[in-house]
Amino acid sequence: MGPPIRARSGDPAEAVLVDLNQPQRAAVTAPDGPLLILAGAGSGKTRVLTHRIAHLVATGRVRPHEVLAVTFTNRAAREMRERLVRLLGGEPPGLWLGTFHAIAVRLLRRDGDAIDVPRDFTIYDEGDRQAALRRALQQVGAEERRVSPAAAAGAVSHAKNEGQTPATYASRARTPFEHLIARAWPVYEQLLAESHALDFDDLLLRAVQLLEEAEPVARRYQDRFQQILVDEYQDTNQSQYRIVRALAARHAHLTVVGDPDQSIYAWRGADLRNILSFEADYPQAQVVALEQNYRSTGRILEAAEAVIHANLARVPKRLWTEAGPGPAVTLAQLYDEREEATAVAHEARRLVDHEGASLGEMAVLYRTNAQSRALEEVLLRQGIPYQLVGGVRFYQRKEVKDCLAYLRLLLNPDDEVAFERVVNVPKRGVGPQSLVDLAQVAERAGSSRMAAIPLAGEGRRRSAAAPARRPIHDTISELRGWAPDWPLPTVLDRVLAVTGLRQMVQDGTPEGDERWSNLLELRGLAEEFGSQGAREALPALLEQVALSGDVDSLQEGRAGLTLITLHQVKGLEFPIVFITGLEEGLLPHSRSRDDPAGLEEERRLLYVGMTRAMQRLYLFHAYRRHLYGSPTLAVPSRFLEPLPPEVRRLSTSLGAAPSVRPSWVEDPARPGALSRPLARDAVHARAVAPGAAVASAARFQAGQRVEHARYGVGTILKSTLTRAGEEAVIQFDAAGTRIFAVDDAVLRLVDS
DNA sequence: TGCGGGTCCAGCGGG
DNA sequence: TGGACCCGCA
Repeated sequence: MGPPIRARSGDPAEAVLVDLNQPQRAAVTAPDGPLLILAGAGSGKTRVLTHRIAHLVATGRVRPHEVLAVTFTNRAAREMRERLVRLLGGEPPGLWLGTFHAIAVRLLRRDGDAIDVPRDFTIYDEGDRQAALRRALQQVGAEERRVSPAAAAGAVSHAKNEGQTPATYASRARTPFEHLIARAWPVYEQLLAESHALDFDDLLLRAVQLLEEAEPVARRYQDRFQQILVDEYQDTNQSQYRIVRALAARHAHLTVVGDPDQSIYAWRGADLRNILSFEADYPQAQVVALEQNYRSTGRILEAAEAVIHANLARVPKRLWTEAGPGPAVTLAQLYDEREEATAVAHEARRLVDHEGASLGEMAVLYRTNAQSRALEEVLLRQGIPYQLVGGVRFYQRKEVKDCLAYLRLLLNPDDEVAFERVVNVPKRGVGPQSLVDLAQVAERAGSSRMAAIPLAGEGRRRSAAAPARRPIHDTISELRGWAPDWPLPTVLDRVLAVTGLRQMVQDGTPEGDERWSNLLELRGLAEEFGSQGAREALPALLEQVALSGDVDSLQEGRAGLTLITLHQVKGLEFPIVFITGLEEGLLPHSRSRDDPAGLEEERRLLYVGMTRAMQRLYLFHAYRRHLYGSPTLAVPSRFLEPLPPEVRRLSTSLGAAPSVRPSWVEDPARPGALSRPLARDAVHARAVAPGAAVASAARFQAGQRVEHARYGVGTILKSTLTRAGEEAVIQFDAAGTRIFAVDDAVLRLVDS
């Protein structure tokens, strides 16, 4: 920490200012009006934001319900809420704090009817969006099925984010692809409307519409929110910008925090101009720059700055630190992804064994989720516990989505995507032909396909499959009759039983058990809604599911190496960071290769990754890598070129084909450079996540004999408490040395 | 209609 | 590599 400013004891408003440096303090105490905080990596951004809210409240300048704070991720929202509760000594009543999407949903649920948004709209996630677009594409041109729904979804999403409408898009369409999208988009919109559904972009767009067109509603919120604070402002897209602007129209007591160098979401419509033109938007704006970095040691910061410095479109900025230089940044080339993973495992183990580090302090970063596979295989084989963040998300799993689709149909029988998903799950003999018949019946009746089921097979039209469709209808009508008053878990049990999902999933295979346990996990979530009736709890559950992208990502209560993408790691910090796959085509990713702006974003992505490291940073690239199943020769990333000579000298045959297959090479120029013990200084102490539950004492001690169900009897070499729990290094008599997260492993003390 | 097996082609990131 | 799609057979 910089020179702390001591508080006069007793005054809560002053207490909030303790341990802030001068610029941080200036930002926290800045008077009303527009405020731009340019916060470099590791400069205490979240801290400043939360302390500003606490300060505003503690000094009586606003009451909590007059504050709106917006973040980009659920994780950031959660963290900010926890910190606020600690600072203010309790939950601030009426405070609005959440992601842009969550805030938009809240606005629309309350006041959406002012612009004809159905009160009980369903939220379509990425999968739903693609399914809906698949149908739309089929309807407008069966011969052009080759367009992937994913590409179409991306195009529509992008166009929406740019504020286009189907009409404006159609008038600008040039390529065959664009013409096809121009035709499919209106059909897609109609499908959403019929389904009472909004996709993620609609949530924001409709909120914009509400605030720009429904004047009385807008005025109410403008009056209410006297202080608006926005995190990660560099990542706002046009809709988000307009939401903020509309809400701040009356008071303009707007605080935005961001770092242009950490803008990594242009592909999702983020517009760097929003932050760059803040001062033009609000000419009275004050600007505070936070440039002191409290996270990383000097060499790490130097290397990261060297990388980002190569970007041309950039606001000049220089981070500095009072921390010492720290260990050298290590750059190494490995033979292939397998050896890269082995090097990570090797070094991780060495740091644990010889330098007092723990796995919970380490993260392995990569560009694409696919890269986690090689890492997982090696870590699994070496018995090193790890925690994979992201990957196939819990709510994306087939059995979970199927179950959720039934739950959605309970509330909203018009949900065409949900209907199509489960009408034949489990198999009920309802195939494509039956669905076509049904769609015709539905169109004639002017109803949803779900509602048309009882009508199908009546009249002249012969439909052999009609009787087979009864089960789905009976199932739903029965569930609807029962659902509203029941507790949520009961409804869920009933859904699983009556629909036959349970029977389908539990097929006796290990995979079946896995699927079933996922459904039980969903049931566990349902239990958290307590005794509320399903009528209230079910919409809440579905909304939570739809809006929580990373609910099962990083769990701070578990030990082990963290495996995470460069995108997801933003906002986190680790004492030890490995960045893997620093190769052309991967980072920068091949899709950005010919796009200067894309290249700069890729470079920022690497910068974000490097600045996560507090003590040690490893940069790995391979000589060979399997891409899409086939081996390719990898070229070291161009981003490595500007690294300081000190770093580059450490590399092993960087940029050249190795004549001998290199193995994991430690620093050849400076033997011993990596073997100094990790300094347990102030910087390191920050590894303890604030508020994280840390057990008071380790359960195991060196020398104790324990038995593990799988590896037999062994001796504890050491056991340490980390922010993520207790970690034990055990020398097994027959199975070598392994590292365990004590909470996860079944260990029993044995008498020696 | 369901299912096994072959082919083709994209290929990243996330609320 | 693996998911989506197609085909032919039961």
